[in-house]
Amino acid sequence: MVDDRKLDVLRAIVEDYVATEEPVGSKALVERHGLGVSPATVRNDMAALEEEGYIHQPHTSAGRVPTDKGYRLFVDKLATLKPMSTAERRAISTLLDGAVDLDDVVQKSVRLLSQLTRQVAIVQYPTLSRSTVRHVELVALTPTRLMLILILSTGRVEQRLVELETALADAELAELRVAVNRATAGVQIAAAAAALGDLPDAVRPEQADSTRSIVTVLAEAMSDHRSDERVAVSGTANLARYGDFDTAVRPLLEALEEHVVLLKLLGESGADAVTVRIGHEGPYSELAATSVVATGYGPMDAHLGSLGVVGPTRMDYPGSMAAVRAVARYVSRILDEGNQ
Amino acid sequence: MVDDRKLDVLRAIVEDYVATEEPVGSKALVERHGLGVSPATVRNDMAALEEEGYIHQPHTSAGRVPTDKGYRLFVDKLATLKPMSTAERRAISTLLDGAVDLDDVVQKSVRLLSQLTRQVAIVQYPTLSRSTVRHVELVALTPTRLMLILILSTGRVEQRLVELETALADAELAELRVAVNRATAGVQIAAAAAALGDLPDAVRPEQADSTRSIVTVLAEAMSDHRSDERVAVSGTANLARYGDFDTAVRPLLEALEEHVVLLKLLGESGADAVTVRIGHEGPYSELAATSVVATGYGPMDAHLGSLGVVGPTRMDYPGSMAAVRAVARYVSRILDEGNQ
DNA sequence: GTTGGCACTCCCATCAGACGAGTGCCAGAC
DNA sequence: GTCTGGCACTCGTCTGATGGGAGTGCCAAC
Repeated sequence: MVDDRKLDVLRAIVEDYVATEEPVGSKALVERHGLGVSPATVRNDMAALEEEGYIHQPHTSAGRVPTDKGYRLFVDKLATLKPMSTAERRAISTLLDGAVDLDDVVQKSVRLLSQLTRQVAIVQYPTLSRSTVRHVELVALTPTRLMLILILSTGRVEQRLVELETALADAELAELRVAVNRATAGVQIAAAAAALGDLPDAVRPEQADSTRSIVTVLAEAMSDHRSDERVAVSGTANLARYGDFDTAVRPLLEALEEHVVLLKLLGESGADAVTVRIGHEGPYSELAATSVVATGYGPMDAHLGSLGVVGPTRMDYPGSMAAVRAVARYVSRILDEGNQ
Repeated sequence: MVDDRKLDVLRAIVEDYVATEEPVGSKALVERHGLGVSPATVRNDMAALEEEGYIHQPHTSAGRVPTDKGYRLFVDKLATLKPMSTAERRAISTLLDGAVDLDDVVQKSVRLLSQLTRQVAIVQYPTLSRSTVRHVELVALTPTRLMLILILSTGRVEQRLVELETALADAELAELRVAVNRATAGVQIAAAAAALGDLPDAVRPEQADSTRSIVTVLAEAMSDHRSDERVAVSGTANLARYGDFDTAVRPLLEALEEHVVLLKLLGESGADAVTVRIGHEGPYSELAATSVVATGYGPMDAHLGSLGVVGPTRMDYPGSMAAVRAVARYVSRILDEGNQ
């Protein structure tokens, strides 16, 4: 049984431990929080909480430290998300409204998130896979060298160079441009590559080879999920505040280099809920000392990517959750605007 | 006077210290390197080297550690660049040849460089300022919404959205496209913005407003040196091997967040020479414990950007210098190819 | 100029002891 | 039945002393 006061005690322990990074004892607890009971009572509650696995004693004569299970209960039951201050809200909106393109949005967001939370922030670039083709542009750099530019509904722009065997006249190029766009505009990117398949047969025979080259590269760019794996990271310096270097900082630094690992950490969180993964709950045993607070983003219900923060299990969950949610909402809104 | 054997002793000290991270004594030195003299002799040389400020004794009964001045002499006089192994060369060329666009080149290079050197690698994105305009594309997303795409000689592509007051017909757009390209193609980007200035007056009056909007955004994109300040960083996890966290790792982690600081660290190294900045020689006193090995890159003699590695003063200078030079050459070559 | 010997310095690892924060438990109060 | 004050106990940490050892500087001999 976990009654109300025990919850209060747990919350107090979590808050104090997060603030001081030191095991918290019964006496200090009563002093710092107006619990209205004596240290002895708190000790009884602590013994019960420990019995149930919510807190833990590093050694017999030390204070208590929350366990992963304790943080979990704290997050599930107690955390009322700290609302962002209006100053913070304003900072978010003015910063992100000033972004000039998609990369800029991502980079500004990740930076912002790390500053708001004083943690390491991670933002996944919007995936291509759910977006549609808005326009394909073919630009002749030289008669036999084209630049293909693929503009997607998310605002993402992909570019590719193509070498042609035979030169292509301007008029032919224009025809081809129309044909390609007719075939792909508005089509989901996954389907667009297939939609181009017939094109080489549909054009005049003398253009077939060139068209084939173009279609090949274009299809490759469309099905290239490389950018699905792109993430931006910021705030690594915040790791310096960690206590234990070898068990906490080093594994995380290594993980930050591996974008695939980061994506797995962020997970496929739904666009609405903020997901909290605490310590061992995560997929990597080396990262048992770190927690992840993440959520998805994207206009409406379309999940375009995830963003979040990683930090020590001993972190400010309410604050981080609020910041993650706020940034995700602003990013979603901006992507939506660019998409009308 | 620093005679030949003393140089040998210094080199041996540097090499051993780099390898072991521990002060090196006279006895161990003679054992590990075939110096052909006795420890006592080496001690005499060490005393002289210390007198001249090349090495330093942490405490009376400890071995010697190179000073910044000692590393400097080591780098200037002794380092024969380790040639890259053929396996390494092949790894570099196959990796970088597989890059699909400019961002990809930069990202692959930085990753490669950090892996080769096991240090933190930094690559500056090519500056816009020295590049010329290759093509400007105007794409109508909706009748009143254009996407401007600016293709530069370095392969860089900038994109901007423009909202127009009044709709623009396809034919008008085509005219405008021709006019813009006639004014700017091949022009240095710094001059291109100015070259566009007259355009609104040269078109038909009913297009003047739209043209003005387009020109404004385009000029802004051209003179936007934001991307001059972009850098890619990789290999942060290698910091984990550092010994002293507070004096060495933390300041560097903080510096890595500030791209402006990084750019200053990289400096404006000439495209040919590899610059080595050791400890206090650098511009930041907080980074007195870190060295920078950097060089410029760019096809021919055009300096498009810098790249390099940062690490502890106690680093493998010959190896890092060789890797930095090799990567810079490959990057230059690739940029050159894309530029014909 | 080089070498072997030797006394000296001083860091570091180890250990014992004092200290104190924090606990668990118990008897008594509300 | 729950809370509280008291008290003995535990155990990590801090302090100071001690010994070992790596490395030095100097000197006399080659």
